[in-house]
Amino acid sequence: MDALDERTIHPAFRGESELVIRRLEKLEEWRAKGIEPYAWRYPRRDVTEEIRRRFQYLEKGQESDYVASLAGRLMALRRHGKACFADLLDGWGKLQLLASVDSLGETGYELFQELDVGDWIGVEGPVFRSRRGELTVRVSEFKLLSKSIRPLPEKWHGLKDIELRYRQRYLDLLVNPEVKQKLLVRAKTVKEIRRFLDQRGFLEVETPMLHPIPGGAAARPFVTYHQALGENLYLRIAPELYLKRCLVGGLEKVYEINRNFRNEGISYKHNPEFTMLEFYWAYVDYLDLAAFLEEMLVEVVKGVKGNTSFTYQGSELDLSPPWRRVTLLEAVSDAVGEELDSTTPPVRWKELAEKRGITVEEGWGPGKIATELFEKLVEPEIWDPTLVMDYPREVSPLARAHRSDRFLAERFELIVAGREIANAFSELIDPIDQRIRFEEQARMRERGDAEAHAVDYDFLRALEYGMPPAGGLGLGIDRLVMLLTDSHSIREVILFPHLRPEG
RNA sequence: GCGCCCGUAGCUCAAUUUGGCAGAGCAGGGGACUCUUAAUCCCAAGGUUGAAGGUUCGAGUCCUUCCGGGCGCACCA
Repeated sequence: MDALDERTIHPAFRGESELVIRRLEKLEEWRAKGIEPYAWRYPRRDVTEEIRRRFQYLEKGQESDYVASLAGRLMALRRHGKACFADLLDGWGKLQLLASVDSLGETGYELFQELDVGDWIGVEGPVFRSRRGELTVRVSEFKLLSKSIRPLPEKWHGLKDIELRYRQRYLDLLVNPEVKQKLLVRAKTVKEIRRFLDQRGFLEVETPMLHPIPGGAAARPFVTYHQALGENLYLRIAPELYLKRCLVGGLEKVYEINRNFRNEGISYKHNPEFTMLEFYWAYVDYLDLAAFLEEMLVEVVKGVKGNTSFTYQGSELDLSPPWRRVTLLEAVSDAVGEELDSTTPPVRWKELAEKRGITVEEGWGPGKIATELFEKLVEPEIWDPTLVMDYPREVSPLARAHRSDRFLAERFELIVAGREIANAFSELIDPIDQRIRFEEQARMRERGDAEAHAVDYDFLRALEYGMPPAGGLGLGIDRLVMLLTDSHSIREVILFPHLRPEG
């Protein structure tokens, strides 16, 4: 077959590398032989993992009379003249193939030699163990299922370029096995969480992603526009206010595992869209939730990893309960070396913060400053799972005030390896109090705080009908999976993390 | 948003320190080879060094701007 020239190459491929051009030629060669290089179907009967398990017993050089039928992608070709070893990768793993003149005949073997690494094929043939001990299928028949016209990344070094790994995640998945491993851990984690909650009578619900008023968290939202209604909508920053409406409606235990969107910076622990679990449970408070979270995480982590201690980024992490508990004020007091409590005057808070290089912005009360001090001085230093109890009420507009200290809210966060994994509170169910908190937030918004909570009057009306006392908890799925997969970056556990559009 | 670093063949990397002919392995092409598994051996080929401009006799290398990315900080979960 003549080389393709400029006229016969599809315009899309002009300027492509010789490797691509060569493969386009091969594509035409298959067609010239009357073989369609993109098959409709292949009735494969076996998968590699199952074959591997079934024929474990074969001795070196021994051949079974079972004719395997496999399909997958060719990942390597080792040609030896009249015989050729190949690696076939399917969804379960790799298995070696041996094609030879003996098994395929002259014509068949010649055709096999036309295959490239990356091509999808179906094969049939008896299973045997090679002299070197590798379980192998002796190819007696094969079929090209899909021709690959772009070369795969190099087999030994693989794909290292981080940008390419994320942009072309399918290649990353193909050549870097740990990528798939991490996805499996992620899927298993979510499944275990669902199982845990389902078993305890929680109902999984789906609440809106498009919100007329973004609420449930302090964050800048993404704005979008509804043509027919002629109004702005916001991609949700949290499902909280809708899940609480469910409790007003009489659902006593609800949860949702879904995406939240926050229009903020991107970092190793932040992606603009991320997955959260939120659950709400009638008649319990934040102390019940703390115990429940311990139980849940232990069961989930055991289910996924087999035990509760493992290595994260080179250090040992042990999630077995009971976890250390410390109040936020205690932690901050320790960090600054001075007893601080809800009676500490605002000026003192301000002095302490400024001494630590924290710029105190207008409108920050002692609660906000205490939280800032905590996040700056304490949180990054926490390694072992720690329940930080009793956040200031000022920074918790949806949480119930603490029963014995109005400066505080009944709220805790679970901190592991320097980052927040979960956030929970006794929910604020008093509609009057909630209205006051919203109004405080609205004043902050007016002062220019784009992350302050917007007033949601429909939510207030729901509360006015009566919401049962309840505890609610949010857990960052991505961050939990980061811990379980020993991933430094959140992008490692998100299949297609956000990148700028390709230039 | 700010700071530091990076961008060389399809992939993984040299050459940058001190400006002086852009190189290797893998992949691809030709040849040899029926038990290899990073197969091996021989031969040939493969490049707008992210883009544009500048300095210079000469720029992958130095300077400026832009594009893309990584890391750190800030914001946040």
